[in-house]
Amino acid sequence: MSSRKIKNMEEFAAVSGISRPTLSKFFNDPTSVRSSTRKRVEAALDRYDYRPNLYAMNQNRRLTKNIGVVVPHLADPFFAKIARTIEEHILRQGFRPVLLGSHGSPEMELENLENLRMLKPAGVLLAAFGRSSDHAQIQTFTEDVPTVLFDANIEKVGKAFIGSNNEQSVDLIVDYLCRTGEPPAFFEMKDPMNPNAYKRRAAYVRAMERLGQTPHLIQVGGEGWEFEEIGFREGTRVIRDRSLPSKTILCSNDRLAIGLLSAIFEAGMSVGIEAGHDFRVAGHDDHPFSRFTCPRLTTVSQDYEAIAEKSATTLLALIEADDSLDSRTETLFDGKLVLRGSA
Amino acid sequence: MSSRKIKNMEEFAAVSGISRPTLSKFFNDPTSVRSSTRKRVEAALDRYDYRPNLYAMNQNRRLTKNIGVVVPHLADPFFAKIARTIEEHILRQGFRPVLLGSHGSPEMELENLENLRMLKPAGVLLAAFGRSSDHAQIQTFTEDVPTVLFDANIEKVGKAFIGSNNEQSVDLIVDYLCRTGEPPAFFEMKDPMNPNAYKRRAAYVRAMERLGQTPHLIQVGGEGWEFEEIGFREGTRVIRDRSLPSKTILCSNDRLAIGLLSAIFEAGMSVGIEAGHDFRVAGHDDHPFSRFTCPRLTTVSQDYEAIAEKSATTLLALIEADDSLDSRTETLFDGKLVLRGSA
DNA sequence: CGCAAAACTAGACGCGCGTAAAATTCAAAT
DNA sequence: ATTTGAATTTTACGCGCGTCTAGTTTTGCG
Repeated sequence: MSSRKIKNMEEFAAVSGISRPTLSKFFNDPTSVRSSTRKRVEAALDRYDYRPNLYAMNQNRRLTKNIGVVVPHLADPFFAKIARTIEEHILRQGFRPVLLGSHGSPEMELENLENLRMLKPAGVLLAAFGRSSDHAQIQTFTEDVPTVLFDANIEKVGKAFIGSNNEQSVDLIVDYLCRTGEPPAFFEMKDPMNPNAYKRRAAYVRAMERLGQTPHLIQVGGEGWEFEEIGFREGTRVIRDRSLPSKTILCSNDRLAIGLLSAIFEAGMSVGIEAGHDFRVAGHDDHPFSRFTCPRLTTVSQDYEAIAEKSATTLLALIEADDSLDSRTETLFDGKLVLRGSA
Repeated sequence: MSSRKIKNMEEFAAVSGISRPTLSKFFNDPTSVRSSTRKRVEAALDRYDYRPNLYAMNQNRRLTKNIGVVVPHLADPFFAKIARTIEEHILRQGFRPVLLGSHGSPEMELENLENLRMLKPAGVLLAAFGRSSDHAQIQTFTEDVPTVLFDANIEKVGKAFIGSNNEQSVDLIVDYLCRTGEPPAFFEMKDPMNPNAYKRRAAYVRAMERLGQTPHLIQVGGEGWEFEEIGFREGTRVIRDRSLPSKTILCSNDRLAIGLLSAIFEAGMSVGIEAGHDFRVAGHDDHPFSRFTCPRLTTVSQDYEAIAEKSATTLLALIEADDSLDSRTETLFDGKLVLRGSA
């Protein structure tokens, strides 16, 4: 195979015996040509070494086959994993994923969106920070480019949102913790960037009240995305101050819980579901590392796969439908209780 | 600013009073025009909303301003972090990083390189798997595209290699462990993908022999990149079998150590430097999560920042020098001992 | 077999920009 | 003021492909 290098489509048309406009159609979408011609092209592609010039292809196309995937922080395994699954789905549909991480900075998020504009993407999948100051600019972007939000919702922005049902998942874990021991206090950041954090806080309070319990919020300070560090530092502090209102701690997310577990261990105390331990600690998300904490972390899983798949298929459908969706849809996936040793 | 939308360079030349070829030069490299004209362009850029068409720009350029960054696994925080630092350096030099993760699959690594070809990148930074079967194809790629390898070396491939001095770092930790207690056994995978693993194994054996100790290799089975899982599963097994030759375990990398710590904890045993614990466990890399294990993991740090920076600057220098480097260079950075509670 | 619809071919134009050549202007030094 | 080399302008062509038109072939179907 690939006996000879072909330099452009003209030349490939000559050697393959297929007209250039038809080849153009083929490379744009192989299913748009008759199956007999498709086979002829593929046979020729096998004999000759030719690949269309990406830049020339996209120059005259209003939209490309690029799909932007923007996440807040690639160094967070949660996003890395979900981005990976999304990538797979996009590739399978013949599109080219362009992965951009914003390194924890809302400013870079906007930069990423601006850079994506130059790529004339067919669509964008955006896990936004959701900080209120940026809503306007993101809104503007979504008006120009078909955009599906995932993980973090911004009201009325984008054509669709796919995420987790925090109400349901927090209910699940609060219910479990109340049933099996002392009702939980809620360990979280005072000013979280992530809108899910607010949803979870509210869901915790409602769940506790529904069960006739008094909610206790442990709101710790800290900025940025170093959640483990914040959980560790502030966890150390609240343990030292003996200001914890309960022996059962539900963390707003697993990364805070990982830090808290470390803090408790360093303080010489122990965590576990069995009698005799000082604390029970639970998290939320089923973070990839939660299976390897000491003890292993009880948590609520987010349905990564489902969120990733639904996000991708929704965007692709939106692109097929020529961006003309009637109304904005919101899809929430339920979490599942993941019982391990910590609570 | 941006009062009017300009659709192409021709139009922008008209409104700015600067000829189109000069504008072309400016957008290619702002420093290549006289500073007075540069200011005029920038002033016009401020008044009018114009951005050159990326695809038209790159169509006729032999090389673009794209720089490919290929890592084996983006979901591994180590690579996510190093990739991030590299991205920053590349951006600062006016290039556009294109980040590609291979999701643990050498086949996808080759796909990524092939896809990069279409982008006509100015250069590529590659952290390869280093599996022998792919050397030939990677070699071919590096002959066409200026490539700098980092993290994982492949002999004679690429224009340069930047990585860690495993010899030095393993020496450091073996020395420390021998000085402070029972000499360590080496916990590692039987058939690791990563060439660093082989270097570390050899370094461990040499260090032990130098110190007059008998080296013990604990080589466990397992495939893929789920190192924590392998460390946990195989750790559980060797503990159950009581086949550990030493109470001090040095792991080939932190991710294995994280799994092993979890296994030891689940087995009801304890880890720590103080007397009375069942094991001492040390790792290698100073993985972002190592600070939050229980107990916190003693390890050797890799100099992330230095490796990332040196990799980027080396490639950029190579590009400046028009790919005409005399000889292949190898740069190794020393590790530092990171003493925490586990050993 | 005949016919209409679908798929194809041939030719031509345009996209936005890179870049070459020649003429002109500019900046700094003699 | 003169020189000189560098920077800029003018003009023009080319890149590889999208896409339009008009004419031709193929296909499915009664």
